[in-house]
Amino acid sequence: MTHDIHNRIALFRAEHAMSRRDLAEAVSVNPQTIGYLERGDYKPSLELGMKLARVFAVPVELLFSFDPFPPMADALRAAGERP
Amino acid sequence: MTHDIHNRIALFRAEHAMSRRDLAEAVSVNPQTIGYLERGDYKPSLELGMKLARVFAVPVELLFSFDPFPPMADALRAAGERP
DNA sequence: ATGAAATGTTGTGTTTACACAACGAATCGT
DNA sequence: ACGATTCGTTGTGTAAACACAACATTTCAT
Repeated sequence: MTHDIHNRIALFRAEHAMSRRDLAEAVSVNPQTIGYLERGDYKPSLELGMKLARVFAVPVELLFSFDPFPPMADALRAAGERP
Repeated sequence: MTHDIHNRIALFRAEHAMSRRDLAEAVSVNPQTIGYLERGDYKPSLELGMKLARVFAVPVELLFSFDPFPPMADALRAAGERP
């Protein structure tokens, strides 16, 4: 059917040094829910998706995508970082 | 206590001259579902929200918002249209 | 004026995103 | 070593997002 939704929640959570509990509180959900989302066990509501994007101050499309995200290193290089 | 989500689905659908059936087919849902969304009877999944934004070629945040959308005339004026 | 298309509404049923609890394993600071 | 935090997993329950059907009403083209 329709491809599932990929996300970078774990990535951004790591960069912001937040625990699942921290993030859960920031978006008012149960901590387990963050775990389910990160390992793709279920897909968030639009409301939760937008709240998560707001926490990380990124557009929704940078946090969620229908296509799998390319490796971070690609984006870093494309952003101008050189070896 | 969570603020509901506002959307501009009807607006964009009008601009694109699509019927609910048209839009429903474009995002693979039942036509009634579009109606429910437009009148705020229920809130879409992230997947459906992103599909709708993709149909109109706009970022999710332009189609959905936690705060009510300002009147269109405001945006038109701010965009440079003069009386 | 007639009919078709678009819309609004109501109802029933299924699936799933959540809440919440409980537990084991891994990691970390002290 | 120890406890505290984090993470992973499993299970149960509920609310709501959907599908689908049926029908009334409005709008619109001819």
